[in-house]
Amino acid sequence: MDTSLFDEAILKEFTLSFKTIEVPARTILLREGEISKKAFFIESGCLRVWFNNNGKECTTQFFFEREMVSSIESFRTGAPGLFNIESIEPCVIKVITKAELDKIEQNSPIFRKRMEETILKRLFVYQKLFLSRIKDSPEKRYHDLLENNPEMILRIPQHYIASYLGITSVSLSRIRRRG
Amino acid sequence: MDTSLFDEAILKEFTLSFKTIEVPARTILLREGEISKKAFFIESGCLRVWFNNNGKECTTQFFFEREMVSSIESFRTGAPGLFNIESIEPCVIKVITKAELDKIEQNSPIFRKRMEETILKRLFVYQKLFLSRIKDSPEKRYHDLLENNPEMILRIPQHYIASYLGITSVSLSRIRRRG
DNA sequence: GAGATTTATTAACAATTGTTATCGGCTGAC
DNA sequence: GTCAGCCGATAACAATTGTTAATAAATCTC
Repeated sequence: MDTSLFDEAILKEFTLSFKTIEVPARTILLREGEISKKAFFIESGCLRVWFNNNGKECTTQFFFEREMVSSIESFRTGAPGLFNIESIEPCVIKVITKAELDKIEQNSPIFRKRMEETILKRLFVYQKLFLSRIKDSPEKRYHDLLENNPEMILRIPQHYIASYLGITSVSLSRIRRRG
Repeated sequence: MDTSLFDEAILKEFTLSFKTIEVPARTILLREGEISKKAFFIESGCLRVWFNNNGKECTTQFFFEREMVSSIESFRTGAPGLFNIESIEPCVIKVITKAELDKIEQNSPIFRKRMEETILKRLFVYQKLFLSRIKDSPEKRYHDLLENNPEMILRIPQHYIASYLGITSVSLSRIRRRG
């Protein structure tokens, strides 16, 4: 997370508020249907965001080192989140509670503004996810991923990639064979 | 649009700023790729939002009487919008410019707050659109629409419905025949 | 009202994906 | 080292959708 816009005092309180945890792979940090009370900053490892779709796991996003993950929508509405946040690899993660974030937000107009920007960014993320599903075939989406995020393909188990592309791992295997 | 939260002076300025226009069906109010400078309030008639996907029109939303339509994302970023806004029926529409909205927003904290809420709502709209595409087959999406918005099915030409469901009108015909 | 345009249905065929099942390879636990 | 479990590839079959084309019905234009 880029913290350059915070003033010193806020930044200090911000970093002090974090608690560091270590989790093995396949650990669920936030469960679908629960009200989100924490935000996560990934020091090392990677996470995926997914939801249960009639017994099938649907992965919507991956997050890596130095990325911040939370259900900002759930923060705002206080409603249960729609997604699970789960580790794919063993991770070192910094955790901050919503209560602490709220306190910082109250004392810092800059931080408040950043939160608004984050909401707008999330809107564009969903817009992009939505349009990608419509515009492109699973095959094209795979090739795009291969071109733009090859490290993702190498790092993340294939069945998660398939789940992210919205197809079965069988179908992804076929696409890979086709070239 | 619910205006109950505005104070009197703002509300007056707000309503005075509107200019009423009448347009026939198939009129494009905002063109994809243009920077949005206006917002529309539908008095009568209905609009659809769509984008060009390799020569095929993809409809993402429909709007009806008493609904406000604009590219709020484009407003915020100043970047070209991704969508066309087009009339399906002859419409009576109230138009307000972004410049006027900006002026009102500057003078009214309440209005500013409403805009933030609107952004959050848009986020949920995209979230819902995205999840619906993933979770449900076109057939299920059609039946859901039939159950929850039967008036939409009656009012809107079928090929637009098909475009909204993400299928061809041929496929929609087949689904309808299957029952 | 006649002709043109748009809209919806249906048919036939191709292509892609899902489903189910099998198999081999890899990894981790003990 | 061995066993169990997970992961990826492949095959065979079913189901759905897209594509193209033909046709009928509805609507619009003049």
